[in-house]
Parts: sequence; C-alpha cells; structure tokens
Amino acid sequence: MYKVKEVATMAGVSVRTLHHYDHIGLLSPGNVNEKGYRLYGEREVARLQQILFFKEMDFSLPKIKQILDDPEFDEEEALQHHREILWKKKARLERLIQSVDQTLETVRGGTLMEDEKRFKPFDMSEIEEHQKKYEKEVEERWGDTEAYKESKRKTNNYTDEDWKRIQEESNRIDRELVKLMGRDPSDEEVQRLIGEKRQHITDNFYECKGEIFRGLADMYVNDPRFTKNIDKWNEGYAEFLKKAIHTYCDRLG
Amino acid sequence: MYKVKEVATMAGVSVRTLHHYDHIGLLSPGNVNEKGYRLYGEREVARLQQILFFKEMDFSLPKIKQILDDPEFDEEEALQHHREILWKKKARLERLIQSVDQTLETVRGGTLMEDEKRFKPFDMSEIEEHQKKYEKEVEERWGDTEAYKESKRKTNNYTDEDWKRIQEESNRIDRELVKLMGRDPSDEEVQRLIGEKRQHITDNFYECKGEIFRGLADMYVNDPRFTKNIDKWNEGYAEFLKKAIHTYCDRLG
DNA sequence: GTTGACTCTGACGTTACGTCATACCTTATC
DNA sequence: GATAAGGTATGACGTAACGTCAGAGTCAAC
Repeated sequence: MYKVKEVATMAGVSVRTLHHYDHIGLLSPGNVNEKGYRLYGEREVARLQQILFFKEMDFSLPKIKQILDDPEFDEEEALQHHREILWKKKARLERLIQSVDQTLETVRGGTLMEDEKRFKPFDMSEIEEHQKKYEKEVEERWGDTEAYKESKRKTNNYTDEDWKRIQEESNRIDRELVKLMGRDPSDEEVQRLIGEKRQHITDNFYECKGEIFRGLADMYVNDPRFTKNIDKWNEGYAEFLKKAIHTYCDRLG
Repeated sequence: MYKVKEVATMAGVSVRTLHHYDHIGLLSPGNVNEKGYRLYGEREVARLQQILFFKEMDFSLPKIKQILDDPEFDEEEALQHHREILWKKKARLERLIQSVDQTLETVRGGTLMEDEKRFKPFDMSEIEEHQKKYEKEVEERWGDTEAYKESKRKTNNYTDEDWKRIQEESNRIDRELVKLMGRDPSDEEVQRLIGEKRQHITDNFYECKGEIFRGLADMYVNDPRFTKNIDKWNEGYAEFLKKAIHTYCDRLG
C-alpha cells in the first residue's frame, strides 16, 4: 500500500491532484488508516493509469469517471481506442513538423505562405471525432442492456394518455422533492420520495435495480445535458438527487 | 483584410479567443474600422500562426507575448525549437503507444504490470526541459544587448555607498508613485514620476530608450517574478506601472 | 423595411487543479 | 523524551484561458 506522496511521485501527478480525484470520486484510496491517511494499492494504481490514459485523450474528469464506473467498462476495448487516438495524435504531430519545415522554407526564401495553409496542421477534428465516437459507443451501450429492452417493450404500446399520466406522476414527485431540498438528502421524507421515483421507473419503464438507479444518479451530475435539464426544477437539484439516490441505494445494501 | 469570423474559422479558434488575444495585447488587429470591427491582415495571420505554434509547445499566453514582442525575436530560431519539441512530443506518443501495447498484453495474459512501469511513458520532463531551455535563452538574450553591456560597465565600479544611494532614490520614486495609484496613470504627477524613474535608470544603469522602457513595463506584468516583487509595494502596482509607462512612451512618440 | 448573420463590449462561469494556511502524524536523531 | 524535518489531512481562495450569454449595433440580401 502506498501513501499519497509515493503515488504522486510514481505517477508524476501532485498530491493535490490525488486529493482532488478522491474528492470527486474519480480515484478513491483503497483504504484509509486510523489517522486519515489515504492508502493506495495495486487496483488504485492501475485505475490511475487508466485515468492518465483518458486524460491524455483529452477526456474530462467527469466523463472519465462515468466511463470507468460503467459496469460494462472493457479495459481492452478502451486500450484499443487509446491506441487509435494516439496514432492520430502522432500523425497530427507529423503534419505539424512538416508545417514547421514549410514555414522555415518560406521564411528563408523570404516568401509568404497562403493564409489558409498556415493552420491546417493544427486541426484537431479527426482526433475529436474519435473521442466523440468512443463517447457515443459508451452511451449507446445503454441500448444493449436488458433495462433498455424492457423499457422498449413496455413503452411500445403506451397511449398519449399513458404518457400524460406518467409525465404528471413524474412531475409530482419532482415537485415534492424540490420542496424538500433544504433538508438532508438522507431525510426520511426525501428517501420515501426517492423510493417513489424508483418505483415510478420500475412501473413504467424497466426494473430499476440498485446499481442501475445509482448509475442513473451519477449520470444526472456527470452528463451536463442531464444536469442542465434537471436543474431547471431548481438550482442544485441534480446534485441533491444524486446524493439522495446514493443514500437510498446504500441502504438497499 | 479579414474580419473575426473569417480568421477564427481559418485558424480553428473561436471569435472569443481573438477578442481575448486582442484584450491582452497578444494579437491586435491590423486595423479597426469606423464601426469598431477588427480587421486582420497577413501580418496578423502570420503572428497567429506563431501563437498557435507556441501554444502547441505549452507556453502560456503572457510568455508567448513576451517572446513575440521581443525586438530580438528570431522566427527561424523559434521554428527550429518548435521542431525539436515536436520531435520530443512525437517520441513521447510513441512511448505511450508502446505502453498501450504492453498493457494490452498484460490484460490479455491476466498478469499485473509493475506499478512504476505504468507511468513512465506519461513523463513530460524532457519536453518541459526544452521549453525551459528556450525560455532561458530568451531571457539570457538580454545579456547580449548594448543596454546590458552599458549597465555592466557603469555599475562595475559602484561602491556600497553608490548602491545605497541608488536604492534609496529608487525606493523614494516607488513610494511616491504608490501614493498616486488612485489617480489615472496618465496623470501629470504620475507621468513626472515615471520620467524620474526612467532618468534614474539612465543615470545609473543604461540609456533607457522608449522601446526599452516599454519592454521593461511589459516584463513587469508578464513575468510573474517581477509582478510578485513589484506588487509587494502595493497590490496592482505592477499593472499601474505598466500603464503609466506605456502612456509615457506613447507621448514620447 | 425585415431578417438573419455578423460585430461589439461586458460580465459571469467553468475546469482542474496550484497555492497556502493550519493542524496533526511519523521517523530518525540526540 | 524532545526535537526537527518531512509527511499527512482539510479547507479555501486564486488561476489561466477561454466558454457562454446578454444586450446592442451593423451589414447584406430579399
């Protein structure tokens, strides 16, 4: 087991970075001793390597967390993607080197370069495309799950009336939860409503097991589109929901 | 002449970025029309390419500005350095690709990787060394100037008494300037003291021509070490000085 | 004149830490 | 046991380089 300094030195990151990663739940220590010292083991070190790979691919920390926390996360598949992106990055650097040489020629020759030609090699779109592709694959993986299939089967024959009823019930639950935002997420009333919310999903879409519910909660805060939408109810509602759902799932065992 | 959208599209940056660069004096438009529209020409486009190269080398914007604004800036030399750094970056990517392959092997073989081995390829120190080397060269270029030589000649025979006198006079000027920080930097009294400050340098170190004085002012705010030191007089003093000196030099013509 | 795209300035927000303060912990040495 | 140096924790403010958005003016085509 390593302490923070050892891991930080080994990995070439700062202690502050490790604190930060712990704080956001990206990389929690394997253990914490009686004095509060973080202790990291092999699994944590391996995860940190994964994180550094994803960072090298310009993924944001919330997105990295989402990917790594996905039960369907496939390390081999991820590494394959890293490989591809690294090759594209390398190709870009080669284009930049070429551009430097060209620019040197024009400087030495006292000529001018076409304005448009100057910037082509800096182009990142191919690399960004690949990132988006990977993200899309991760998101589309949801489409392969039993939950999704069940949801599809259930909702296939819903009438407009059904949808209206479902929307209204959902809105009611959210409205009541928002009213209780001043309370602690572990509050009994809050937890009861979270239970209702979960039941609502199970009744109308798919069986909302603990792990799925928890993953949904993480998505609420990790995916800016969800956060933005949910926070329309009230500022910070997504964060409140996440905490409440996590507490609820903790108690499920 | 191009407007912001054209340049932004051409260069793959945002309009906001161009605004920002103008604001910090990194890339000013060649012209501004009657309606306040920024207009960029060939020289500005070429400078933007330089900026993007330096950004690719992970230089900060203030540092880029300092380098590009240096009268001794040598484009050819800079490009040579870029070339070297790009090669080192490429080599690093190759090491990362190798690491991915190794990691794939261990994952497939169900074995573990040595903890320390995981992070070596992420190492940036060689690249950072080269950046520091370039920065050091830029700073040491000051040592080649006539101003520096003159300063050396002048100060060579200074006694402790001389140094004490010079320090006291310098402190007096600064003390008075700090008192006037509430005024506009173009204020007459402020400008008189700026004149004194310049005279002090000319009398005791080297002939402080307009361009040199202006360059000095830029260094006060672009080099964090200067800023930190100067702002010990009062918070924001470096920025105040810069503005006052620029105004003074503007009036010199 | 209208519309849609473009321009400006100003200002707040974001991400991933860096920096620093304060207090506790550990280890080696005297 | 005391001390010193190095290590650990939490908390909080600050940073760089924009991104986002608001409100208002401009331009070109219909």
